[in-house]
Amino acid sequence: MNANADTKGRKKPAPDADAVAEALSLAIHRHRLAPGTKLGEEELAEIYGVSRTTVRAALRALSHHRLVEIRRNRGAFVAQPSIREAHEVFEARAMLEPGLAARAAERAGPEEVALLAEHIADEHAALARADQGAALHLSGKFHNEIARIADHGVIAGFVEALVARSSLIIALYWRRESALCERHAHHALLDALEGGDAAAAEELMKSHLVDLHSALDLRERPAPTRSLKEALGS
Amino acid sequence: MNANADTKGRKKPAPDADAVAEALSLAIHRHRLAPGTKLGEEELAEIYGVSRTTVRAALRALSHHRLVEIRRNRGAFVAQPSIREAHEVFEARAMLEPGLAARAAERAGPEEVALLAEHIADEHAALARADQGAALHLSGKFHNEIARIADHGVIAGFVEALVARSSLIIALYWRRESALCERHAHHALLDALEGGDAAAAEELMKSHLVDLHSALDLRERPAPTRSLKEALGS
DNA sequence: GTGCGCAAGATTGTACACAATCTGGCCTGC
DNA sequence: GCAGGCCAGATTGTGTACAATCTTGCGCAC
Repeated sequence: MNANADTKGRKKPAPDADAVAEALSLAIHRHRLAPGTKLGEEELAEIYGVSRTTVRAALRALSHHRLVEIRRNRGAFVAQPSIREAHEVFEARAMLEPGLAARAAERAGPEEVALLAEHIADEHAALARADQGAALHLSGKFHNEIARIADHGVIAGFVEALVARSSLIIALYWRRESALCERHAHHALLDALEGGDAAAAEELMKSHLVDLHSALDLRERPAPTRSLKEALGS
Repeated sequence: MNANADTKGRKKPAPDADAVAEALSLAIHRHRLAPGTKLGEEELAEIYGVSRTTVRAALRALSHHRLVEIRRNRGAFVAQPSIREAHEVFEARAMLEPGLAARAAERAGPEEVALLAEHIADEHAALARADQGAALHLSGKFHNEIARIADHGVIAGFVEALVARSSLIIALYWRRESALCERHAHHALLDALEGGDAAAAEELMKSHLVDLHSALDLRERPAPTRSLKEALGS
């Protein structure tokens, strides 16, 4: 009954607020927690074996990243980005990431390329075993890695936040009929980085983001389970 | 002895975490709190008349915006952006704000223009009474207003964070000898917005940011009062 | 005299307990 | 029969107490 011991018997040494936030963030990235899910403090405290104080700190941290929404005296919920926010997030990514990809192409050394290649392999492996959540998570981390290689901490931080929110957006608005066309996109990007071709990397990233954006179903229509008052108010 | 009553006798109704964070943020913006200042929890709790719990939440919020740095078991300090971070912040602003200014020019209506004009007037008034702190704060808010007019919440949020960090950077690295050349810069921007000239607004914002960036003394040299160990280690 | 070790004070990190607020069901009155 | 108010349960917000960690000053050994 010790919440600090997982199924393999390893004991995690009393996770602090950041660790809880990390765990929740990962769960959201992997689509283990759907947008709108209520995150009760007591519940999380028991799951992670910490006090509510720690859980609250973690939830506040996530709310600053816009991954969870905290409504006063109502509790914390996994955020549900609106259609408008979805557009904004991908517009922002389109403004930042192509330039970052170009920078990354100029700076990527052999070890960075190898790391990215390994990343893509993991991604394919996850897809192969039909673990969409893990694949999505790895796909996001691929973008974060490129931002890290570009060696621009501030923008990399923004991109990380945008990628995280993108995960929620994809959970809400991804069109089933559109295939996961990212495999060759990421691979092509890797080639450009390996060759140090900044212009190609920039262009590839640009079109990759456009593809992602247009693979979403962002027609004006209230989110699936947003507010019944609005949904039935017509 | 009631900490909730200020010198004018108005009583503030028990500030919560966000209110404390806002107050601290304002103090930092106005250069009332210098970079590196220790922010003791007990001290702040007494000043604002709340408990340490509330203060801690506020400090964590500010640390997520990179306005304060929290070192485990060491406490919270007003952040001291490195020279490298300073460059990154202004590079990021150069990537985001010109486009935002163009968008703002397309959308600005008469009331927005009037608001910005009033803003500039306040700024000049603050400068006239030699209140550099207030002038700097208002100058930053001018950029935030443009971001708001551009009507792009996500990027506006980023710009707000960047402007806040810019305030710290200016506190650390501003060159005394460079005059506050912003007066005509902001005025010219306002004209472009009023005329709906997106291209001009974009170009003006671009050069304005370049001016700001180059008005900083960012040569490789440790910050004024960084760490005695490093300062005296030569 | 200098350097290391140790202990006391101070400050932060965490847990717990109480107060405020919201949700949902029940009851009364029209 | 239905609307409105009221009360109980549950959940969050806040304050306080204790534990862990770091700083700092003193003392002892070399």
